[in-house]
Amino acid sequence: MIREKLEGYYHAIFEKELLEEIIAVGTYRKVKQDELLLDIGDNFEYIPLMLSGAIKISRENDKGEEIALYFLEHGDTCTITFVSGLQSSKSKIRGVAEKESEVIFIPIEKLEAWMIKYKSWRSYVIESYNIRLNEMIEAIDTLAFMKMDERIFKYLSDKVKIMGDPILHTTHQDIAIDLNTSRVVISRLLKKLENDGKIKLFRNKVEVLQY
DNA sequence: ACATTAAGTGATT
DNA sequence: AATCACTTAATGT
Repeated sequence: MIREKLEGYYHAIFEKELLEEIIAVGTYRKVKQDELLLDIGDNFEYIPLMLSGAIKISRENDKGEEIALYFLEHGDTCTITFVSGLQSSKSKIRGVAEKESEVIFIPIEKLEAWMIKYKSWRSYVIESYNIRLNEMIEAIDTLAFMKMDERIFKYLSDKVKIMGDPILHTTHQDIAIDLNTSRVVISRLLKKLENDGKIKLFRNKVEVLQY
């Protein structure tokens, strides 16, 4: 089962013995949309290797206010989990399936040995850590330097790319939660984008015309 | 028909 | 950009 799923992308970047180990200890699972994979405060037990779909990674402050940080997609892994996992600290992030996704879960104990044993694994982890860091920096830039109207538009176009569909099935309230603002603000700015001809609004639905 | 939820809007801070 | 207060529209029971 896992063997076939690893063909293609991962087959090209991991050496044969490592692939065999992944097949031996990994668990393949299809996760449903909105399924919670990792919550804040959880212990890390597995590291995900993304095959398809998308996982939304978000943060929450002590008041329970949320903010979306970035997405994990095909070929990605969450190296944050890996490095934090080595120190067995608790998760500071939340991961929720944005759509139906296929993931291989690898028990975290295996990973340290692989770092020494497999060059391809080492490169993969370092590379992925770098990608995560850059995503994080982008998230900071967005938060610190972009105005709300720009943030909304970026949010919409990112989401369109991830979902592979210009029609987003979401409510203004949902967007407000992801951007940590109020629904009223979202409604107003979305209206403005609609007047500019960039999007079309419906109930529970936003069609993005330019992205 | 009524209740609930989503979205639109003016006024105020 | 946030909050309040209220309206209108769509949808579920």
